[in-house]
Amino acid sequence: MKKKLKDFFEHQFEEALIDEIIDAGEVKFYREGEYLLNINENVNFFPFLLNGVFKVLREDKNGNEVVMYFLERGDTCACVFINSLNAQKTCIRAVAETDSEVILIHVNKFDDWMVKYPSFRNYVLESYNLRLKEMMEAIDTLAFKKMDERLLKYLRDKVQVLRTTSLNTTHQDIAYDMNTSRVVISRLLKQLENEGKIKLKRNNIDILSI
DNA sequence: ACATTAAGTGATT
DNA sequence: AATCACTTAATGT
Repeated sequence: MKKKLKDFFEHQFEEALIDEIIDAGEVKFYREGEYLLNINENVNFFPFLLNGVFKVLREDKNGNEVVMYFLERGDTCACVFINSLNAQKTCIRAVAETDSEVILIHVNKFDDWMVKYPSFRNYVLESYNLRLKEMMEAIDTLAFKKMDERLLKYLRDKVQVLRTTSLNTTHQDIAYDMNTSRVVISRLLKQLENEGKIKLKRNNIDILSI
């Protein structure tokens, strides 16, 4: 396990920091569908994603949800930094999209590492940068794009993070993720199939070229 | 064989 | 683009 973690962090952090991470971190497995973070939860840790995929979404008071972006191997959840530092509650939910492995680190290490390790500072800032970018993309998509373009982005993102062109999902699940109705998704998917871009089966979508 | 769940479709707003 | 109402298809028991 230690070896595995060392290999994982090798090119990212200093030797000393890696040792501290291994020492202070708790490795945890999440089954598909389990929550890494939920809305209105207090968090006192921050996560490193060792492998797997999480989807990060927002939800309104009626339970309508919208997926904002996906987290992959090597990512962390930037939202948590703010939340965990001022002991605020989370404003997002992170759901395991596949079985995943995460290393959790208590926030009391955060200040210390920010000062001690340039690579850590760098990592945190880059994470923010990346998330901010994805956030803006999400806003653009929601505000300016029509449903057909939103669906294409969703499918492309999924193919990218899951590293497969065969998506095991239902039209209803996609509709939930995009906060629209199943009928709309079914029709748009049918259209894509007619254009020869995807192949539809029950509980599965093959992405041919999108 | 029957029930349940997923997907397809016309019509209406 | 959403909703309704209904049909058809696939899958589980």
